[in-house]
Amino acid sequence: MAATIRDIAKMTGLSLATVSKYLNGGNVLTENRALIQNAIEELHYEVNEVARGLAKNCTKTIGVLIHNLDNIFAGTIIAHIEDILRQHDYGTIVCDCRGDKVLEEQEIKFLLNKRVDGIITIPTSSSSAYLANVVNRGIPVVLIDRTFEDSNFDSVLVDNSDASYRAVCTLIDKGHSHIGIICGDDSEYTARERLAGYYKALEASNISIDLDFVKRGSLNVEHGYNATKALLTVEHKPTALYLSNYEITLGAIIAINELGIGFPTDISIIGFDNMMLSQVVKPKLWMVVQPIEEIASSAANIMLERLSGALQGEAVRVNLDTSLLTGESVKQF
Amino acid sequence: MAATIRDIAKMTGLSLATVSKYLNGGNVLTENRALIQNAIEELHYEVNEVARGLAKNCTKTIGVLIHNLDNIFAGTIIAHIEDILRQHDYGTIVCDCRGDKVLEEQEIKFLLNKRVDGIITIPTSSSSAYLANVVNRGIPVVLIDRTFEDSNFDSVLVDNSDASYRAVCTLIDKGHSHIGIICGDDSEYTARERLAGYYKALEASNISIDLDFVKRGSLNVEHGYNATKALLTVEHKPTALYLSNYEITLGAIIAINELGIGFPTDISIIGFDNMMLSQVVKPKLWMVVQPIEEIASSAANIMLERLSGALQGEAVRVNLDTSLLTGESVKQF
DNA sequence: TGTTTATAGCGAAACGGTTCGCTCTATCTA
DNA sequence: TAGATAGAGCGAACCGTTTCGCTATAAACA
Repeated sequence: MAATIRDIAKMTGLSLATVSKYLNGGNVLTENRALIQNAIEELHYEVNEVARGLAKNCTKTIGVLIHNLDNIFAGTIIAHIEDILRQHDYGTIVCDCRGDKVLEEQEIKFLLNKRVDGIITIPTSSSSAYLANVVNRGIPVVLIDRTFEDSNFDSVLVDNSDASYRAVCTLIDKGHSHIGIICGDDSEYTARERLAGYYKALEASNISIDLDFVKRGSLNVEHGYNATKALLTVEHKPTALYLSNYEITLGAIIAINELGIGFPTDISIIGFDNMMLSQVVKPKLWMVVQPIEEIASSAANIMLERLSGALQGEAVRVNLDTSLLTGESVKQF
Repeated sequence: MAATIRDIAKMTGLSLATVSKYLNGGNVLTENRALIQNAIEELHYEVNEVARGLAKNCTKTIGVLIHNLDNIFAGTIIAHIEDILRQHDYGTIVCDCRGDKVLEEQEIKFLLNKRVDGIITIPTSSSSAYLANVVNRGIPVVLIDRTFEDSNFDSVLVDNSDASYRAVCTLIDKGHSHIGIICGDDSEYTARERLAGYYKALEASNISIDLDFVKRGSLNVEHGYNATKALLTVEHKPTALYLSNYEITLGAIIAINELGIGFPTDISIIGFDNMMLSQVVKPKLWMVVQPIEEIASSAANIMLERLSGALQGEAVRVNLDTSLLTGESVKQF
């Protein structure tokens, strides 16, 4: 149905090689250029990227594997990555492994079969073993948000520990010493980092750590909700909460609403990750904000540089800063 | 580097045709099956989907083109579509045209060059002209959320008019007769439908339409914010607002917060589309909720049926119901 | 004027699969 | 026992590009 390079060759009387050369910007006589251009328009020719992919052994396609597509952080990341890649003629294949390590490994295989030229991923697994085949084939990988201790990949990270440190210090500065944290569990790299920052801030002010105030769990709304209720419905409770992830922040606010208490009157809180939420919730939330767009563009650009060869050798590690958004959700003692 | 079917043939002493037959589930002698399976494992053979795509003239890839990836509605849609497609061995290439018709047309061309087997899209353009090439090539298209008057595509819609109708009727039942609507402009199919439902509800109760209370604009936070301020800072103002889209709802709540007034005391509101928001905002919002997951799975399944041939002929149109979430953001007069 | 050097174009062999139509063998049927 | 039938395998063409190495022509040089 669709016209091929052969049709162009036939129509112009030129050879396949010449037409191909034209398509790839090689030297072709001006009169022949016109001839070819004409034929292309007449036949509505469009290059077949699949065939080109086979011949060139590159597909102009990047796989993006996320542990959970179904949230704003991921949506924004994808949107920006896709935007930048497309401007360089790369397509973006997305996969969501839903936080499942087995699925994650399968998806990598899937992307490899699809012969993607590179993979950008927010890893689920805490070891890089599942990426061995990718590395073997020489396919560039860029990690976002998490990294592996056992190996060295290009990665784009935010300083999670520092982000927590500053948030918790803010609470301390305002006179709080009973500070709870709701966070992910130890298998999560970012969760560990964020917890470390919390510890560091308390230690820096010589506040003893109360393990009752540390609520580890899954990074989802339920955990935020349950942990908040658990923390606030006992005798021995904190005066402030550091909510170390977007979903946890949501869950905590729902719980606080349901408990019929208010912030900052009854409890002070600092949330994470969503500027919009901070404006919508009343009073305005204090909030740690990640430079999501910058994370995405940084990852996409590293990938493009690897592919073009502009970047070679040693893995690079980009560390981006978070910011702390001022709100009214923290009480001054 | 990577093993090919030729390596398998060489290693087993069988022909290419036989190995290919094995890979595609054809009849092969048990002893030869074992031989081939063995070679595959030994050589770490993985089928090259690009080559297969060229030979079979199908890529097992679906293009998903969204007018704006950067929100939860889109994120959830993508996540579910991807999930279902992958289970049938289809990859998902995403594109975001950012509400730009020119870009939309380019993206379609891009997807066509990538030889996707089908396209699922939330259209930006209001005419289907930009899909002409897709149709010509016999590539199935499934529309989500919007449809065209000038042509007939498989589409998955929610009854936007009915959703609005019920929301506005709720306001009327509670004694409101000065009801404002903030919505998209007439170029948007869904916006037109939602506005139509608003009109219908007012007419059904013999409430005369006050065009000062109808604020058309873009489907974004700014419009929600500006329109809310415009509606509520004049003498002649509504007692209730119907916020006909997620972003508009967000913008309106920000504006209300900034104005220092509260709902439902000073203004009653019914929002749209995000259950989570309804729980987080206090008091709880009344809200129209779309069955997002069902929309996504419905679209993915129609696409799969078109591709498998299970579904043929006439375009199907799936209409899904919205639900109206009860809250406390509407004052009873 | 003869020789080098670009330039433009061509033929053919890849790239890694699938598939059509043929052959050969073994089993079944009348 | 001859003929029909089914199963398994093979060779070769094909999918739509790119690219290598070669040739022919024209311009540049000595």
